[in-house]
Amino acid sequence: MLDIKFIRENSGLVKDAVKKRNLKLDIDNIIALDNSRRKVLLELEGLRQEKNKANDEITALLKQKKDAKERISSMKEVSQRIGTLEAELKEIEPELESSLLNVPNIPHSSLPVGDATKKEVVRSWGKAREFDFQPVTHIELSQHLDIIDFGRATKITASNFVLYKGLGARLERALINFMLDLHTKEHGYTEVFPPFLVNRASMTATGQLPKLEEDMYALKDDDLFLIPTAEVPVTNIFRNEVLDEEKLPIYYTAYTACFRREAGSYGKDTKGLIRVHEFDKVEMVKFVQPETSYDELEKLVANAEKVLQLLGLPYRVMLLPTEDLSFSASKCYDLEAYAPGIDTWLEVSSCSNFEGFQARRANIRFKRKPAAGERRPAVDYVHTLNGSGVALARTVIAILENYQQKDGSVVIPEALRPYMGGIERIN
RNA sequence: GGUGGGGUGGCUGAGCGGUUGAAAGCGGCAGUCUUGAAAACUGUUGUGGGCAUUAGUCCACCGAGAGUUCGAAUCUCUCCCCCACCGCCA
Repeated sequence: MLDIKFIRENSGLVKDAVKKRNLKLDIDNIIALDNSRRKVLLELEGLRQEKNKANDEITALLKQKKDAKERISSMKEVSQRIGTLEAELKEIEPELESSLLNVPNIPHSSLPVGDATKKEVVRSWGKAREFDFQPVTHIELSQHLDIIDFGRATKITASNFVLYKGLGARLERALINFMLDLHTKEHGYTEVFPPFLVNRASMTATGQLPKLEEDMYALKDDDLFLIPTAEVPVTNIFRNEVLDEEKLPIYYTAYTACFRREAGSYGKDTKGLIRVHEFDKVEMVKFVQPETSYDELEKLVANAEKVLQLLGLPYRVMLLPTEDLSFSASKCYDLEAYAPGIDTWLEVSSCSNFEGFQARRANIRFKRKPAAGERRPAVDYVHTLNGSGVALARTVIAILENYQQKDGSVVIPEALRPYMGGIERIN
């Protein structure tokens, strides 16, 4: 959420941001709503002041055992007018509030303007392997090795769910442990294990709601949602809190399953593990001082890259253009790992800086140490960031397809072997 | 799921229709004292919003929302949450 004051004073900038995202939003209407809100407030607060003064007088009269009837009846009219104005406010404020919730974050000025074709390769790592045979897809590999059962997963749940089996299940668990260990031991993150169900307030705070409700799995009898990413519960850890500046920056990492309905993307990438409704992911979330957030973003990307480097998977870092940027983000890098079997670059991580956008929605602030001469500490919104470190299903694709051998077996990347009980190969 | 008890400022905890934005204590900050620290003493110490933006001034907020009243932290209703015990259960 953007600050209404900011929108009022920088309407040009905000309109430009909306345009760069190729969205249609009536910013002038929001400013008009704010104007009428303030106009009502002006009269209302004047009348309330009058009321408060009259109350004091009535109290004084009653104390002196004098007659206050006249004063009391004169206030009835004022009270009624106050009631009318309050009713007007109750019309305006929710409308303004919901309009504000639909204004996206402002893209950072460093982003290329335009659609997906403007996506920029920032850097690449690793070389695509040269095969002396025709590489096959992860679907064929996993069937042959009997490590993923897509058919029975459909029977149990629905299409695009996954049943890992044997060393496939072991590989999934190994990846999760490997990533969590890396981020906690090498990158300074604290591990958390949050709930996989969250309430509406949490979903709104990180920006999934109200816009993306149809993309979420929701429970029928409770106003709860299955999380689409650990970003939601982890960022909400500090909702409505004021943090001490000395505690910043806070780095959390979490493994969770992620649930996405993927409404509207039917027909796209429906084969195998590319786009599934439930997948595992290790996420990194940061709460930082505003002045440091762009440095923190670069470090976050490096932390995610390290995972792919240790797994020996060739990848490229992409800077997302304005139209590809998610609603809450101001800058975002995607990591794409190459999968030779399906010959595709797979998005396995998204690392974003949200600046104060989520912090304002979630009301996450911190107390700055008072500068010399200042008596009181200033209270400010933190900046939040998060990035996948990394998403599993697609990483499994990349591992299977990059490490496949001519005989159909798959070599386990060295970094994972300690987590696979020393196993070096699936066959 | 059932029964009972609660939700007041950073914390503990008074108030239960009329100078109560809220006693008291603790904590925090600043100062006095001290070589320094502690103790003691003094002062100060919530958030959001409107107008003005230098000073300031006004409004709102005692879990959330609605109601009664000239006036609500205080009375009524609805909801949410917490605690205890019972039931069920990995």
